[in-house]
Amino acid sequence: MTKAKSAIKNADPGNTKPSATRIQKQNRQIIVEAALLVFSDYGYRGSTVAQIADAANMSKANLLYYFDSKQAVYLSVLEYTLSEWLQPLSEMNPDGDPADEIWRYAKAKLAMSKSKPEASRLFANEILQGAPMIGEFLQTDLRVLLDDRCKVIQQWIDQGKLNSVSPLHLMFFIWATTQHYADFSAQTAFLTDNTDTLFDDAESSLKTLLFNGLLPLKS
Amino acid sequence: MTKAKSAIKNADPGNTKPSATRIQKQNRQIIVEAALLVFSDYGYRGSTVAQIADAANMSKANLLYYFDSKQAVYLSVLEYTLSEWLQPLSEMNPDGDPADEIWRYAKAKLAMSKSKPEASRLFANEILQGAPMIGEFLQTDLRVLLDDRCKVIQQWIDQGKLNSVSPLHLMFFIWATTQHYADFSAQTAFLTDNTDTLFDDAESSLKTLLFNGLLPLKS
DNA sequence: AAAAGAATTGACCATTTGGTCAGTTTATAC
DNA sequence: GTATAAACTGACCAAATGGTCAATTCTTTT
Repeated sequence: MTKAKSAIKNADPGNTKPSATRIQKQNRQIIVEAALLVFSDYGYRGSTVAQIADAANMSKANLLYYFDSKQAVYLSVLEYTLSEWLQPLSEMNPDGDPADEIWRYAKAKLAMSKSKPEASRLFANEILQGAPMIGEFLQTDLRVLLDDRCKVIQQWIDQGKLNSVSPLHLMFFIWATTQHYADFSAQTAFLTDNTDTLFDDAESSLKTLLFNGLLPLKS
Repeated sequence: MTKAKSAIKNADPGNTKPSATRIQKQNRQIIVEAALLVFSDYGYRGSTVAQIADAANMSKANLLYYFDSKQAVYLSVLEYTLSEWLQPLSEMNPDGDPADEIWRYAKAKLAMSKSKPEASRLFANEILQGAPMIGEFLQTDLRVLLDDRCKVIQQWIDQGKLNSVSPLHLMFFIWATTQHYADFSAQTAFLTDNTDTLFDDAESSLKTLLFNGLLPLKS
């Protein structure tokens, strides 16, 4: 995944720059990181090149010296963020204990929402707009990865190790609940008192719900 | 709620128009409905007045004859959508069976995501951008409503009728999972085969997860 | 240290976009 | 039917924005 051939629309069109200067590498990095903050806050259309240049402490003209266009910056940001964001997905061991494996994954996703909320919001924005740039990636790379994980979960269910739920929807639930805390942090902040224990509370509640559900065991 | 005094930023600034023509009412309605479709698809910044006017079959100038500005249209759309969107929340009966009441609510939310995905996306966009317009509403009206529901759920827990989870996070969990299907429909569409049974599958999986969790009952 | 190339920028341009306005057409009141 | 108000529109404007470019400064190479 780190160096996948990128199903992101028009990303890196035959781009493997033969050589990149020290300053080039450095500035491209600075730009991409600044752009991540801006894009994740305002979405693609809502962000301006001037804003990004500002965040990168650089003139607009200079930014466009390193990237051909606003869209090129956006694509680079998506690419830069994607592998990191999906990493937890590749860490589910079919031979491990189902509950352990699923919980490790859910916990990793939740931790990610806490530590990299910008990444989550970036994708939330992109997908809300219909995933114009990463649509192909979703259909291909992610789809394959996800189908594989679903098969594993289905096995666990068939072996009676888990209650019968749709593996696909289980994944959706985990994504939805964990990313919610990043994507809708504006909302949760307005509705929560002690925001310092927010993620800990979320974690324990999620654990209970995910594995035991709401109904107490009738003795 | 239907005629709350609206904690939406600058909505209806002393607006109670003494009289509204037949044509005025009709065209305002048409505009708001067209704008909902456009705003929910492209977000506030991503939408243009011309787009909305187009969707409403009306010249841009005429649209701005009915609304002072793009923002005024946006605020009207939010106001128009809000009460409808929150309606399920006000339908939880403290004296009913906890599981029934919660499930009725969750099911209503999921049905809403299916029937009114634009509304969900509209708010998702708004909240992603930091809820600049409905922030005050979230802090006041919604907060009060939510706190009340949480107290009810906490009672049920205290009575041993439900497992111990944070009521607040339970609500977040329900919101996240149900709205996911509207907000990220672009993603789910790319990752799902039979999209016609999508919501039914989601419903049954949600029910299992919400009430029984993943772990089978150990005998 | 000087030549060559890379990096940087202010000024500028074309397009998009929110919003205005004078003037025309349509509906309503009498 | 005619006067009055409401509804509607094309043309226009100013600001914002993505992107270009010639000219200048800084690095690197030899």
